[in-house]
Amino acid sequence: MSSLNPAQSQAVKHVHTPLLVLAGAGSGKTLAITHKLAHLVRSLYYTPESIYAVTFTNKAAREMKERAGKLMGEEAVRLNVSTFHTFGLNFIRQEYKALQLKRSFTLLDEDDSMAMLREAGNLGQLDKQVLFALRHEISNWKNALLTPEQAMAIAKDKDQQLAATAYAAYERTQRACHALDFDDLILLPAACLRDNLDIREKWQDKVRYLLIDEYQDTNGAQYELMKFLAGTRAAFTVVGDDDQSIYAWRGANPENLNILQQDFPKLQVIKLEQNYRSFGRILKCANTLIANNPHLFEKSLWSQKTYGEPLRVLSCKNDEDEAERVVNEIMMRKMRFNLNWKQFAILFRGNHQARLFEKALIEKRIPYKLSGGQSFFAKAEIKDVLAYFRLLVNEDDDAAFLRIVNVPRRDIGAVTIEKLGAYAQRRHGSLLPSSLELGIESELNGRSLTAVRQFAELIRRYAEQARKGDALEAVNELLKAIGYEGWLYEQASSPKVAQSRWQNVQDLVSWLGNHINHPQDPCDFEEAVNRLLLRDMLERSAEEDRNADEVQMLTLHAAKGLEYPHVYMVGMEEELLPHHVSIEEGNIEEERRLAYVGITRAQETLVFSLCKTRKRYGELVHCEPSRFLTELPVDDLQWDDQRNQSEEQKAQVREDRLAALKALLDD
DNA sequence: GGACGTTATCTTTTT
DNA sequence: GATAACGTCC
Repeated sequence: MSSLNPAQSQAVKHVHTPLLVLAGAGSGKTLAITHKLAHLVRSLYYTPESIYAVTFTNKAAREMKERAGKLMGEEAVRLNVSTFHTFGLNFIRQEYKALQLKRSFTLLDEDDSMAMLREAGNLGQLDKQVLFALRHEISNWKNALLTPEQAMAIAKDKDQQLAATAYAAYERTQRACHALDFDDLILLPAACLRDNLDIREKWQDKVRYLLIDEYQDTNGAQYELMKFLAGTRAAFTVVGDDDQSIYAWRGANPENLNILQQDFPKLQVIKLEQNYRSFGRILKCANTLIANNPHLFEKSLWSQKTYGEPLRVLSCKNDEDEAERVVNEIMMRKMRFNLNWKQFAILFRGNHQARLFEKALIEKRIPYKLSGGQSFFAKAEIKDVLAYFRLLVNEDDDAAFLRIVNVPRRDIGAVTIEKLGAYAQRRHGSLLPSSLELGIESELNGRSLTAVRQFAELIRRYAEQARKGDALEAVNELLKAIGYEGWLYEQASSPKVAQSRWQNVQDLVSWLGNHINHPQDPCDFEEAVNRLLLRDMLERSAEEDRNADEVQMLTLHAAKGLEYPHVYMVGMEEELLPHHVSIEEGNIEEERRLAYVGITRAQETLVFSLCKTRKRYGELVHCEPSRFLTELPVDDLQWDDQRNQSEEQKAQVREDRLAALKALLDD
């Protein structure tokens, strides 16, 4: 406890009334939370099982567990540390009966959910963007804990009524398939606690103390869930920073910081304002920038660290030039100061920006890691195999059934599926079991019937093996039985493409295996699949080599919560940061917070880069410097325009590069 | 039903 | 410039 400053220590010890900790960037928030966990157990004799800590990312949850473990040892594993969604999943697995669900249900990711909505609402021809807006609207209703009926009742116009109708159809289909989307993982527990006094009392008794991290990112349903868990005892601490709210576009409601004060009048507010991360000048620039935003709570970050060098701004001719210069800079700095690659991070607004930097890094043989999570799960081969997993776990998962019933080709066409679907609907059953019923025999012709039944029997056979025997073996044998590798080669334009796709499938299977046989935390097949769908495994394996010495490349969104000695924020241009869509929507404040998050990642040096021209959608466009650069104090920026370099400077740069290259060769 | 060519459309992405 | 959705042809 001696390692804490007065504000941190106050935040740790305060337990008698609800507490809001306003934790500025780099203010030792995780340190305070983990000390609080230890304090509750060691000094106040809470059992670890009765403490629930909730985060937003798997990564944050894992880090919290790890750091709590270092502080309090063995007992830390008994703490309930999880993401909101994992908490919800565990809750539903315990209370599935009250929710009228089967024990085995499946999770839909964003794409699955969209596909189900299109199917359920008969929206086949609807434009993708309109469908997206519709899905968003449904999400909003779910986040407000509204049923389709309630949504219909408050619908203001014809469009909303149509949306509510689609919501109703979507929910019916979900029920029929025992499929939950990400929203349901929050919505169902919240509604369950609201509607069942006995369950509410049971959980309020279980949850003796509640901690919530990144509270500014909570949405309406998450807030309701939190309130029901906290109950009247209201033993909780929430930690947040309104300046780092960058997920409003995704339903997060930073107003929850304000509402808290109204809902809990006894709320105590503690501010953590000392920054332990960044050199003074970097912090000053961050403060100057964010001062342009309105604030819910005033706070001012300060640092005892040295002031540091001016922040440099690399003004480049074009985007290729930008990548080359940034990579050269990194290379030279590494050699000159004998640093590690992993001390450098390149931050950008959009994933597409990574391309050129990747190219430049590969050219120079510099190791790097690109954090881009979801593209892996968007790949068709991964979605196919996941659909097989889902169907093995839950044979009522019609969405998964439809996706793979003819993949690889089994000559099961639309007509057959339609007949089967109509039959299943009449019988109020799902597709796979329906195809094995006697009644279906009169509906389908012999060939179609055989094809569908063979498929259904195949799934049942391997599902049984997965349940009773070795799940990993079952999965591998299933993939062999359906000839998936061969199918990939058949489908792909070149063997190379097929090879990489098959590699993706193998990665997926090995992640599944790692999880099932995890040394500390083994689980059954069903849970492994669910964790896979909650994206928990990719990160886990990525984290295993987090000690690898690689330059880090990530989006500004992904960078939140992380820190690096040397940060390069690239593409500091109007239309990119702030993004043109945000400019059009007048949503500059969130973009400014995004820039703020980027700046506050830097510990020692920070370099911005921008271009005069850039290729966008294949066309060369002129770029203006980001307004955020002009909002920073002029004296702290050092503009470094390539065109203004003297011959002497250019010679120096060439010499430096040569030296760096030589050093690299020696390495 | 599937392969292939043409044409609009472009964020960020914890789960 | 890449992709996905759409239309056309076999």
